[in-house]
Amino acid sequence: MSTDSSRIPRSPGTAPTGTAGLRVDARHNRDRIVEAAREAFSELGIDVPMAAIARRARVGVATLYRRFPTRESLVTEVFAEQLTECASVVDDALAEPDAWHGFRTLIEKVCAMQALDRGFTEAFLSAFPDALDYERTRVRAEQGLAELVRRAQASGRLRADFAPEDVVLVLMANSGLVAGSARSAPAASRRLVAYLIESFRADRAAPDEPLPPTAPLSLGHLGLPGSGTGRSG
Amino acid sequence: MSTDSSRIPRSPGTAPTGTAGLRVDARHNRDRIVEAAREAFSELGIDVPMAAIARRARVGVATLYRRFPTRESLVTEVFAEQLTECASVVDDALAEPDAWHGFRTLIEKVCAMQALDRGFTEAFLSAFPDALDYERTRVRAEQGLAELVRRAQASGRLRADFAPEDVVLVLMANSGLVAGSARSAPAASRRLVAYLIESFRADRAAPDEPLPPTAPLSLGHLGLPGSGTGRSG
DNA sequence: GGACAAACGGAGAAGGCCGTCCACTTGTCG
DNA sequence: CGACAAGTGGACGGCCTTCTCCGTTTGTCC
Repeated sequence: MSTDSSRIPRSPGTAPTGTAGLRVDARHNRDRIVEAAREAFSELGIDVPMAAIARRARVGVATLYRRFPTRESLVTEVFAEQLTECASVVDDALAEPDAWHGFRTLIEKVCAMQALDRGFTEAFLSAFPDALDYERTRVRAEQGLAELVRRAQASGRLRADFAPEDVVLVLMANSGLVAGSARSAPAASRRLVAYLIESFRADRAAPDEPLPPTAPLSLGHLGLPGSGTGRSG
Repeated sequence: MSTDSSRIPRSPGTAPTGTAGLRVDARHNRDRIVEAAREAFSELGIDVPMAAIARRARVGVATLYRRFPTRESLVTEVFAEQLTECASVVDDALAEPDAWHGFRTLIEKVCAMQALDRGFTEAFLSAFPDALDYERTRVRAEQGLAELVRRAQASGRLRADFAPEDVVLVLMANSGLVAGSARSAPAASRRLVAYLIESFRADRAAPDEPLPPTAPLSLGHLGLPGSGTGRSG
């Protein structure tokens, strides 16, 4: 804000929610907020009240709102790390010599991430149109994904009619499991992914490994809380 | 219904939300409420405010609450028809001479129903533990389902390691699509189901029909409202 | 150490939804 | 037609959430 020599509150060009130029106590509080939010989102879902996050961080509500004016900005911050991890999973997959194995591992890894963190899935699903970092990372992920699919198909292991959009299909389907069965989500997810992967193989004649075990689901357990709330709304 | 001559407000043993013994205007209003609720649930999701339903039905809130003391009772009423339709789909499948074809058609039909009505899926997912009709129908559906799976496996067309719980897996996965992509849900659902069905076949060497076309999805469209709200919370 | 801006926390306004209460209207039966 | 119970609608209190205002505290720099 100043053009003067010292006491520069914030360097120009820094994101307003960034940590630069903050007083040390403020920075400390900000970190605690992010950590508290991470926990809260993971346990209670993305719709947890702001006040609950503030309480967890032992901070006033005003402090929270000062750092993160909207819930969206907080969510973006919290999941930025995991999102870039997601993107790096794509890079890893591309680096693999065996494209099919890379493809397969990618699907499995991302779905496992989704299954482990309720908030992550929800954050993914709420799809902020204007979160810049998200947008950039997303585009990169999409391009990498398309390339990966192309290579896996060229190798003859991935069926030719598989479309890159089908990855989104898988993620959405997987998110349905996560939303529906909180506790058994990881197991259920593994099994679903195994089924799908089998279906994605070009040579479906060859037997795959045995399926992961079934999760203890029944029509009655459909959507009943496994350990969380069971539904978002 | 009655053991007496006249003016009996309500016969004992009749369900409290039933339509019996209501004054004609009241019955009329009740019908309008159910219809309004059906529309509202389908368009806006199951969490639509009670007041909105009342307004749609051109009825006071009190009238709505008098007929349906809880949101759950209203949902139960609204989806009872579709639920029994669901159950009859199981019966149809059991009646088919070709067990595999019955199994396959069942999955496809139920998923299509889910994809068409946002509210239906949500109602299914919220899993009312004490809605009696639901419970009875559910148990019947579960037993029929198990039988169907057994027969389809006996016929050698359904893979032996398929578990009846896997049907729930499919429904949950499908509900993820419906929640995530409102407008393109039917198309997306068809494709997902096609993939899964292929994977469920015992003889995966034989080529299936071509896949249904991809829905226009991208990572960016993940969860963005196709035409509805995109998320329940 | 002292001055000052940065940062803080809690109170509370605003808005939304739920579910109830009660004074008024209307269908029904004799 | 007249009486009365059944039925109705809207206002209202309670609760929960979001977000802001403002008096007080605290870190930082000279």
